[in-house]
Amino acid sequence: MLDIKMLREDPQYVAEQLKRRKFEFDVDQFQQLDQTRKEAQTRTEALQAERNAKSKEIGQAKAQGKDVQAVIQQMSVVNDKLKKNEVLLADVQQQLQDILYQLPNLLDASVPNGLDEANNVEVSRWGEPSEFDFEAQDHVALGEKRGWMDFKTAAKISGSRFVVLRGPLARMQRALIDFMLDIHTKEHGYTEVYVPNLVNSDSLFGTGQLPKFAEDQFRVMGEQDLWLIPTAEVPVTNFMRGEVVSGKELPLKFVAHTPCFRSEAGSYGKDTRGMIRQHQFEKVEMVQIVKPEESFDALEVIRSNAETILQRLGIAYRVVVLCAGDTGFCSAKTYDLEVWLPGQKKYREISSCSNLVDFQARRMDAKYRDADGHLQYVHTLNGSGLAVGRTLIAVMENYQDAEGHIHVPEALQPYMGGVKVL
RNA sequence: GGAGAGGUGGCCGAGUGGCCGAAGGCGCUCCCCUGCUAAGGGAGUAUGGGGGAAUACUCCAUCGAGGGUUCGAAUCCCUCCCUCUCCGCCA
Repeated sequence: MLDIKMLREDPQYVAEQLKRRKFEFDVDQFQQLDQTRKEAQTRTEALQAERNAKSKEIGQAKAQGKDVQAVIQQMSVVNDKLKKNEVLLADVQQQLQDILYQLPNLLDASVPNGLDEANNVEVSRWGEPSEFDFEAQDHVALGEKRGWMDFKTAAKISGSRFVVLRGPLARMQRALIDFMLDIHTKEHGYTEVYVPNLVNSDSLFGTGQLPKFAEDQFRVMGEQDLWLIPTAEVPVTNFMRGEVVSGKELPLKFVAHTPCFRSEAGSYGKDTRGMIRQHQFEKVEMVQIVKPEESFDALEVIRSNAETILQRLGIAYRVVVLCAGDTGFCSAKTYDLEVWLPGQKKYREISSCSNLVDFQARRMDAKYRDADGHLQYVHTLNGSGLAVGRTLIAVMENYQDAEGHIHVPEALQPYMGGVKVL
């Protein structure tokens, strides 16, 4: 969420900035509401002050054995007024809050303009897209032919957008998770964490999935307030919710492997073939909690940490910076890594690395004490390192041969018990 | 699932209706003393919001969350959440 002070001081600026996202912020409506709020708050607080003073009076008078009936009479009038004002104030504050919660983050100045993914800007490329002297197959053809990728059984037991992996592919997915976690913990300085895969709505609010994106989540039936996580970002970033840490403890760097669950509401008909877009997929996620002045450097580091995985696997990719219209609700700036998929002859997203600056920290009240002893919001970042299901696809498609065998990338072989070809 | 105890400031911990935003201790910051990796003395030390030029002052809110009783609630009542102990069950 944005700083309400900034909204009050310079709503025009916020409105202009949000226009880059094609988000319309109604300045007049906001200012009117805030004016109402201010009046209601002033009145309410004056009445509260009066109530407090009179109550104190009563206490003292009683102690001296004086009669307090007259003052108590006056109080009932004050209390009536107070109740009315409190109700009004709560209502206005609720309205302001609703507006505030719907406002996306301000974009960093370096984010390019543009409406949708067509306007994302490529910033770098690594490797050469694989060339084959035969017709490259996609992962579905490769996987189903050997009986290792089974959408039919998954559909029977769960429905569409699920998969069953068997034998070597199940093993390779596990190997990829292990491989990624090893690199991030041993070489990049992240602490591995194991976290709940069900979270409460406060956590989803903290990272920005609620209230606006409830329909993208899976909610658990029953008494309890629990939702399946759409990404490990939710439980891990929420470590910080309501916490104050000392500046010395920053940066905090966590990496977690979790399954991720997404309803994919609104993506009907999109990527219906194969494992690209599933309701459930594995992901290794990096999260950093840093000081404000360090967050944009940290974003570059997270991006390179994600790149390392693809480089070690020897798979071509490119990096794009998302344009204004494609950048997520909470993010100030996002890089996507797009991996080359020979089966589609396209680069497809395999990682998303974002700097949320203080947007999530405000929502979850996550602060640190700086060198001067002042409290400040931390900055939060996250990046996929990487989406494991899509990495599996990328390995399959880029390392296939004419017979439909899949060669295991050298870096992954130790994690596959030395097996070189599937 | 059964029985009980509890959730207070960075931490520990007192506080059962007004003089409590909250004793005391620890920690931390500054000053004094001390010729030494110690001890002692003094002062300060929650967060958010309103007014204000103000890190002066002042008002409001906050003692797990939300309701209620009351002129007045950290303190009484209700609901919920969480933690701990014992028993049962269990991957």
